[in-house]
Amino acid sequence: MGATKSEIFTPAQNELAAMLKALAHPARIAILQYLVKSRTCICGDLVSELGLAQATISQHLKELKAVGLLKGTVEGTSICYCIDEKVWGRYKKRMEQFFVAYEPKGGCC
Amino acid sequence: MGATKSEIFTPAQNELAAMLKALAHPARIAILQYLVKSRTCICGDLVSELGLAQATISQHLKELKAVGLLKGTVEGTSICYCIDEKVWGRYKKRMEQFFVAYEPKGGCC
DNA sequence: CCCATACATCGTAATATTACGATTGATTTA
DNA sequence: TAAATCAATCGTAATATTACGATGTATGGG
Repeated sequence: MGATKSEIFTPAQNELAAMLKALAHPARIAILQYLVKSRTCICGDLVSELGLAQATISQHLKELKAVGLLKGTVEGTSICYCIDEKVWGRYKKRMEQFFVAYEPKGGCC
Repeated sequence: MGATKSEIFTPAQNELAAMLKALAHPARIAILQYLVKSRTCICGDLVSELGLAQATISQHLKELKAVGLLKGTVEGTSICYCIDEKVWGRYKKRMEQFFVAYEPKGGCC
């Protein structure tokens, strides 16, 4: 056992869970927030900004790129990362849809 | 190694990541969506609804209760679960805050 | 009191994630 | 071309998650 049984869930449920998983780490939150805050591409100051090893950060960046949230373009000797607007918007919408589905009605429990 | 280095992140980042982690599994998404859809408390039809063992579902419910999203009250021989409106609202707000922080500006990369 | 039902918890196996040092690959500069 | 720089990848250790059978615990009915 040990592996998530994706087969028994709907594609939408699996996809949403995967989206959330991609964000569910403080380092990845920090990376995204840094990108949001700096309002521009980041070309390699992430390692000094966060307190993690270069290999670890590269791994987190890879995950964020894998789900499409980040784009990386080569910029001379370093690499320029930035948020993919479209994907970010899709994430935002999906989360909203999920949370908005429940309307509190007070009482019951 | 292997453990997340929470010390190096802000409490807000750790908290947000923990929230996302609690939701980052299709079974927990399915449980919440079922509760949302049924518009009432659920008293034990979850095991037949999802295709997971009773112990596994109980474990997922425990996680959702741990972060406060679910309340469980004893209802005779079974247990009645429902969403905690307040906590749900907090989650919703936090997610919105996170996603709204980024405003696309087109170009750059 | 005894049994059935409904959950929770324990123990454990399989798998996934996180982190880092070491190495590799690409590109710029001397 | 050689050295330097930056990031990706590899290999691996530590830890966390997922899933389930077995067992424990409480409640209601007989």
